[in-house]
Amino acid sequence: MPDTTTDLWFRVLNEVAIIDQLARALFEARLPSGFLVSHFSVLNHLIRVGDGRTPLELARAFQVPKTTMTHTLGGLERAHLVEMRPNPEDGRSKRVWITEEGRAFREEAIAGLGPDVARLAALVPEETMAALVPGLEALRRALDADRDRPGPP
Amino acid sequence: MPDTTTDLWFRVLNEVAIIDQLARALFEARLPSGFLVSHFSVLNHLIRVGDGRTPLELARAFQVPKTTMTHTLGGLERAHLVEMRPNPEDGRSKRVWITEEGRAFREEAIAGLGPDVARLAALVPEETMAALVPGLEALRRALDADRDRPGPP
DNA sequence: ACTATATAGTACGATATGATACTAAAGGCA
DNA sequence: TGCCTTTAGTATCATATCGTACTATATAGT
Repeated sequence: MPDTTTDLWFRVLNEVAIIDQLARALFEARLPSGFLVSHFSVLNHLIRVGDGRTPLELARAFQVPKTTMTHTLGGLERAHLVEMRPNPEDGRSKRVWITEEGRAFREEAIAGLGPDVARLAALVPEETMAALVPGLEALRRALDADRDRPGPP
Repeated sequence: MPDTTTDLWFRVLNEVAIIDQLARALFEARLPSGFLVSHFSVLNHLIRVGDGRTPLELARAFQVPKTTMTHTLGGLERAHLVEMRPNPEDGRSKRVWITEEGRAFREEAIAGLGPDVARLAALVPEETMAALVPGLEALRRALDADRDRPGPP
């Protein structure tokens, strides 16, 4: 494996890290004070894949430790954006339901981003963005698949 | 602006967030206990662009608040991986110099990643990775340029 | 059924990150 | 020169994130 491979991977992952940082900062600035991208992401996920997920399912979906998800869900619950109810099929577990307030919060957040997306979309052609998707998906799948193989300790 | 534009941006930024999370976790697991990607990134930056940068320059390069950079540099300094010396040209400021230990730390970290990159490179064709670079750069530049225009408060 | 193991969630503590507010030095301008 | 504003860095504090350890429940093996 030539060094250029490592260089290329570093370069891609470095760009990814900067993009994530900038996008997160921009988005967070649009959310009501006290809310983070993590809160929105959970609400958005519950809409996309349907609510009634368990905390552990959510933690896996976002690749965060379950303690982090407990914390994030606690914030959402205190704000009445989700409700946690016992899981009738498993006494250890719970299910997370989004409330009407939660749905409204998500929709307002998305609407609030409209002008930002519009400004950015004027700077990056739609084809450029669309062309990124397959490569990013392939990269994400590779990293995800590799996660199961810790390799050398 | 059609909704599909917002959807596309969400999709790209979501993939970016997951990739960053997975890559960071993988990398951090290879670093000596107590060190984070942020520490490595600073060392790597000092090698790439040359040391003698000021803390503020570094904060800007990584798009983090200067207080965060102060903290990160503190960790590097305690571990003797960098030295902070006064800036003779500006009494308010300092300059950051990488030590021999710092150089060695960086090289070992990169070497330690070798097997990981090799495994991942087997899963994602080099062309796929290379093809991502221009689009990611364009996206990063757009986000960076937009940062100066807060838009609607 | 009984025991051992695995799993879901949480409590607690450590630390990274980031906002606010401060100090000290520079720079601008009368 | 003296004053005002800007800038570099840090101290302090709030909180997000995550590791460890614990409890309660479920599952497997006998």
